[in-house]
Amino acid sequence: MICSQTLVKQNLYSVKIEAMKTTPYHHGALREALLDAAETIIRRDGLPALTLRAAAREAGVSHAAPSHHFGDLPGLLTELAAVGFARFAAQLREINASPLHKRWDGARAYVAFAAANPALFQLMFRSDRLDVDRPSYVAARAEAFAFLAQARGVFTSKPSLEELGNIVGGWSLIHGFAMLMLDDRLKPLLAVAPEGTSTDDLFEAVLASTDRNVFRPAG
Amino acid sequence: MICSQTLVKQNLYSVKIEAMKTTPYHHGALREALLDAAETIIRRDGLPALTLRAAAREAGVSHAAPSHHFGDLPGLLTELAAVGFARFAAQLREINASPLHKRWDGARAYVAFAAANPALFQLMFRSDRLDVDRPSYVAARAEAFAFLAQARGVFTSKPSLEELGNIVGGWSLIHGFAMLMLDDRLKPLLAVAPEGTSTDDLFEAVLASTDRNVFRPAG
DNA sequence: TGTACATCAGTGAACGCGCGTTCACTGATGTAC
DNA sequence: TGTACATCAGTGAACGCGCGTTCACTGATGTAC
Repeated sequence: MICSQTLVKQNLYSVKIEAMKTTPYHHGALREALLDAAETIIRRDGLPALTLRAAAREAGVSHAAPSHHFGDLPGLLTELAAVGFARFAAQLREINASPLHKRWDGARAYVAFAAANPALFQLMFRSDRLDVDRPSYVAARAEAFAFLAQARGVFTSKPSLEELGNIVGGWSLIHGFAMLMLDDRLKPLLAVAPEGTSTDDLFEAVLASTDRNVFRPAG
Repeated sequence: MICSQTLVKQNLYSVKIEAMKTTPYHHGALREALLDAAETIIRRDGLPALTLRAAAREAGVSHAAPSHHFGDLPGLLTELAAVGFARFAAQLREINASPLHKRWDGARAYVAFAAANPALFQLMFRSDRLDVDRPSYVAARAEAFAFLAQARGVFTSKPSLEELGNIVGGWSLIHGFAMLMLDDRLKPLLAVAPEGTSTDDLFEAVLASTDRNVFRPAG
């Protein structure tokens, strides 16, 4: 009897081990399960639908359980944003390690991540809903930006204003494109574009425009 | 007696007439008062604090009153966003009419509007909280973008992908800078910038970087 | 190896709160006659 | 000009709902002995 019980336990725990989480808790990997549930909710129903009770419901636990792990709602949101930055950093790390690493690949990864994780990406930058000083969030964000900054050689010393202009310009360009894309502002422009133009095509055209030095307004 | 009453009424109404609104309603310009109250709330307390009841409270009317004018909360939010686009369009119109109109002045106005109306600007683009098909919103947004597009010569005909790249690139640049600024993402960069660098200085450096054709990533 | 106990993740009922909405009403405005 | 009536902006009480939070509890885990 003890043996069969142990087997069941091991099966349950194997899920956790497979996900490579450290989950010494007594009823399961609830912390990770709640983060998964939270991401499911914002992807499916949007950020306003994410509450502590909704996350508990989605994860199939009692509604008072989440506070044991995250304290309050900003705590959960911030930990989820930290997960987002960690995943983002992992994808950037792959690119940086690739021998086929090309110019603008970091920019493409930035926009691709936003397209693949729209609600999560928006949450990661919604400072009005986050505890931006929470250590896990600060660390995950710093790791992601270290990869982006590395490609531009920033933070090695005191940059000049000119250098900062380049850096912030590049970041603004890709961040702005991502935000306009997620807020559905590019749709009308794609509608007047040449037949069959995709969002990816449009982004490549944006990148190309900076090379031709025609990236400027008229007048 | 009738005369003095009439005088009081005229004083009350003069406020409305001054604001050039058509307010034939029987207890005051409540529609405009609620929009003002809503803007006060998002500026002071943030977007999540704006509810129909909060707007009524701020305007000093009963909590059931707003539904007479806006239907529901998305209705109020969308009308407020439309007010934002109308104000934005008015500011762009001034620039376009100015004989001192310089290159990038539209871009500067874009970022300046965001800086002066942070919560309102973010609301204007938060398509997940808006009825984006509401006629007043569509009209106000179209008017604002007509001024921006005019300076770039777009929408006159079917633009090529290359032309669209320029247009969307410029928009992404200024929109991204504005969003990063409002989400407090530029603060760490300003901290490592040369002593005394302001956000305005940084934006000018961004604009300058596009002219030098160095607006590109390393690698 | 076994026993006793402390720890703490998770439960479930209860609470007070602010929300949107409904609904019968009040009372000023505007119109028909 | 005056009277009667319809309209409708705004009121205030009531409603049901989902929320975060509290709190006594349960029961498995981990440790001290």
